[in-house]
Amino acid sequence: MNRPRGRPRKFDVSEALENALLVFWTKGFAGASLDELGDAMAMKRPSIYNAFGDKQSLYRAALEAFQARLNSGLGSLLEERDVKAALNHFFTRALDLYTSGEKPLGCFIFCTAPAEAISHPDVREDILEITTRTDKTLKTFFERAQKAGQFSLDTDPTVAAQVTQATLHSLALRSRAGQPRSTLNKMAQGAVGMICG
Amino acid sequence: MNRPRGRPRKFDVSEALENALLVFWTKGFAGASLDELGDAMAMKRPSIYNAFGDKQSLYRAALEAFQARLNSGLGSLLEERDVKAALNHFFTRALDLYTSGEKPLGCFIFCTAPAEAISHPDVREDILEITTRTDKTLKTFFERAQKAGQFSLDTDPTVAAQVTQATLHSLALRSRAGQPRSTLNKMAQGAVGMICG
DNA sequence: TTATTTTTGTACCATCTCGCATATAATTTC
DNA sequence: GAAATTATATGCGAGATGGTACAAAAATAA
Repeated sequence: MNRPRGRPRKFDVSEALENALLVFWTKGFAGASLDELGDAMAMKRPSIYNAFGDKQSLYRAALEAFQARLNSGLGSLLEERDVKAALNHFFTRALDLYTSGEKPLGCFIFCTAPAEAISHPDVREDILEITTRTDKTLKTFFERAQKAGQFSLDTDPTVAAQVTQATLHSLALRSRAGQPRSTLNKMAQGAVGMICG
Repeated sequence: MNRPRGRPRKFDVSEALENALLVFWTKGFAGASLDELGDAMAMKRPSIYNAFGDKQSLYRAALEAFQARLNSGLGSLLEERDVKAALNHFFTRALDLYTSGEKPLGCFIFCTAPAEAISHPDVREDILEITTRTDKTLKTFFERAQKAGQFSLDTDPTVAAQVTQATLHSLALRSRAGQPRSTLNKMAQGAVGMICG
């Protein structure tokens, strides 16, 4: 038989995780209670523990799910021809995510995880790893663009990558703070202009 | 008489606030309990309420105190002659604050307040106000530099200001994530180079 | 059917949460 | 010295907190 052995699950794992993510995204880790999470996931606490472990494990699983969404944008970025168009595309994708929903929530990772970074070293490591890997991916992107003659050799790819992610970090915070999308769009465009000279 | 009327306070207001700030800085708003705060401030809960109001008021007071520290760096920045030196000075000051203490805590404002921004609109407004004003201050700085012939007229001062603060935001997050000071220094230097062309 | 396995739901635990009501202490003003 | 004013300390209280023990339920395997 294909089906697992015991009583079948009443919930869809990725759907439940998505609902938990939304609660954490809104209230942060410490601000979200297991009851709220359980309501949103349509699961009782014991089921949550059985499926995801404790609160921190659930939060880290949500972090990973969100990161996957952001990374899908990064992936398509590397395929684009023009550097400016690629970066603009990337920031637009990110802003779509950051300002989706009626109230813009900003970036789940960069707006809620840092608060927990000191109390929960694993979460701090998660942030560090995500940031470091994003730097590397962007650096590779700029290096390739240089080899293809589409990006100035005068600019250090490492710096370009860091400033690109710095722009992302700022958009993350600014969108949660409530800056209008028009302002954020302009800022992204201006940053692209500065990075590409 | 110079002295106030009733029983004198046992604590120093700004010192108590400083100690509360340190707890919030480490644990965030939701992660810090009034008991922890009371212990750090050497005050019982009723005294805290009497002096600072409820937990949120205390947190916002801490936000303001931290902002004042950051702003003192911004003030001295405007007096500097060379633009690059001024920006480097500014980032160095910020990083000193972000990496002070044995464990670097990053930026109190940009690493802990965003998590609360949705649940507490007043905090969201605080972040928005701080960000907007910093943009304005930096913009004025670049405009003056342009008039003094120390900054390229080809660069939009608004964009320069936004990218400068974006760098600050990124340093705030990266330092809390645990990136080494050397990396942060290099990034700040690289960003200055990019902003000033 | 019966045994086995896994999920679910109820109920519970000990602890902590914020905020306040009340009583006491310390100081100034009269 | 007495009255007024302000701060501190004790301790309550109603509820929420994260986490778990246990029994009932729902499926498969034999």
